[in-house]
Amino acid sequence: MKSKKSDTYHHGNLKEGLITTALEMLDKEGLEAITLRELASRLGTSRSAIYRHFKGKNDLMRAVILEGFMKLDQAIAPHFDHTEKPLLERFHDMGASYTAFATSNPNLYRRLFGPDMSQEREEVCQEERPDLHKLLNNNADNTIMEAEPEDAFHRLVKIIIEAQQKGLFREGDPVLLATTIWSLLHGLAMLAIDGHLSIVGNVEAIYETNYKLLLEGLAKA
Amino acid sequence: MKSKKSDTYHHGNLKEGLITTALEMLDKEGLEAITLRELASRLGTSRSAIYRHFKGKNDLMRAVILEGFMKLDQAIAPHFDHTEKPLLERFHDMGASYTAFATSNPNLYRRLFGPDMSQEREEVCQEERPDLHKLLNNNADNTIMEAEPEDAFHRLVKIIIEAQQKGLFREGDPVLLATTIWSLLHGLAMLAIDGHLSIVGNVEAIYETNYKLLLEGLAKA
DNA sequence: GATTTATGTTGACAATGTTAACATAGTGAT
DNA sequence: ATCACTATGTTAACATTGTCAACATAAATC
Repeated sequence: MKSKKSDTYHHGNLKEGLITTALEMLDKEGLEAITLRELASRLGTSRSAIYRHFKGKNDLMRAVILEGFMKLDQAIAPHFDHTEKPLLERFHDMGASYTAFATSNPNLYRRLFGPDMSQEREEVCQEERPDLHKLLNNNADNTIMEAEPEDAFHRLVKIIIEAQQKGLFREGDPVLLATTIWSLLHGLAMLAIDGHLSIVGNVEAIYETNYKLLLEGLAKA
Repeated sequence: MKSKKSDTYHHGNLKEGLITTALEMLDKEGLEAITLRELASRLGTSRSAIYRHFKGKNDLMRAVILEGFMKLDQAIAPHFDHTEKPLLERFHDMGASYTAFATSNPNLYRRLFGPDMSQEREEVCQEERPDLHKLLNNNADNTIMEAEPEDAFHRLVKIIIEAQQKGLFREGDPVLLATTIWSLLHGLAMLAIDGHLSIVGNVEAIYETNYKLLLEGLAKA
């Protein structure tokens, strides 16, 4: 099987075309717009050609999701790598970029962390992102739970550990702390995406409130 | 039209039956299990009978969602009404019961705050829950956004205002604070529901971490 | 009792995911 | 180069689902 690139088979490499087109449709037209016939039509192939590359629609969507995770990673990674910036600033910007990615790509984000791909996700993670398991196992003794091995989550845990070592964050299981932070980010992202915060424009303002409250706490006046 | 109860029409009141059966199916078998033909079959009617009571499947689902909101409200309301308990304890239990409801009724909760019903939701809220708008307009001057008028959110805002008056919570727009809290609750609920926290059993423990961090803050060791 | 309205039934249709049977184009062995 | 083989693409058909039109019946109203 010619796998990667630059082969003009019958149609060129249809597999990549299917994934990227589906990703585009998901982004711009929503999930329900993705239909196998429409996909095939746009790529100039027949409806059933997809089954030579994927087991079915679910399998294709799984590949799309995987591609989406790479996009998310690319959007957030820079804010971890700017090591010249202060740690807290990187921490802040990481969350801001995460929220921004979600609101900029609502349909994609909803699928990334949606329920439909739960089984597929496990396979994917086992295959593609096994490294976090090692990291988590290192402090797995006092860790109540294991978070899902997303790359973003991986880095979040690392940043928390670093902040704890510098005395910036309180002590405690970094995975638990990361889960709290992720909950806050994911919750705001989902509420904003799904239209439950009337006035969508000010998600950034809400994020700043969330960030402040997370760091300084709600109690006391 | 005989509206409410105890009339044995052709089939008894089918409208209620459709809603409750669909709610049951949603809860126990998931969203994709709800099909009009299956629904009709279980109720002993014909596939198309539904169109005498609802405009279509969306309209039915909208009614199911409305019923679900009432269930959510019933699950949480007691924790607001126990005024003999300390305020902070009520606040804590409110969040715990919210999370518990979500994890106990994952399919329902996912639909309650899912994207599909966004248009329908607005109608519903305008019709059924107009009171929060008044409350929000009272302090709408410095309020950046207006939250969605859920009853639960309504009460959350009230409890925050009360806590601020007693000097328990820091000052600030109570709607913004409520949004932060809701983000945290919703995020944890969704992550847990959709299987992104490997080990589903300990959601309560994570909630306690979230609660503590929200109140006391992440900064400082 | 006749008319009107509310409710239920049957048959059909379009859209969609999927599969089977067939067709074609590249690949590799001899 | 020939021939078998595999990868890829096409066509036709099927089952499921939501929806609607036409028809049928029970209840209500006068």
